[in-house]
Amino acid sequence: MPKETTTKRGKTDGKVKQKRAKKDPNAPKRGLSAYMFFANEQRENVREENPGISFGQVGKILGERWKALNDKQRVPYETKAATDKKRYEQEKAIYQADSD
DNA sequence: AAAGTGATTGTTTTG
DNA sequence: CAAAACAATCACTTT
Repeated sequence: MPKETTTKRGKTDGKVKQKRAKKDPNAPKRGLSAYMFFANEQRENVREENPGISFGQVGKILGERWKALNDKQRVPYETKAATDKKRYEQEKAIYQADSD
């Protein structure tokens, strides 16, 4: 099993995986994640409820809110994430086709 | 086949 | 413009 759960995902060391260069020809960047969609809506809300806070704060608060919701509440976000994933599926397919 | 690894995604705010 | 905290992901890779 890789690292326990969250916190410093990828990377076996601790080096922040700061956007690596693409190793593939077309590099079909995967799809977005539920958090991306959730943040898209909460970002406005969080910032409004926390006027005058720093970047790290809003970021953290956003994360707390995320899980603060019930799995059912994040459903719409997961749904979008799944939909976005499909988008990637297309790229991937093309990427494979082109690669070949 | 199973396990793991890496790469990626988007937001916020500030200098 | 880029960077960190925040979370998910999950397709591809390797054994």
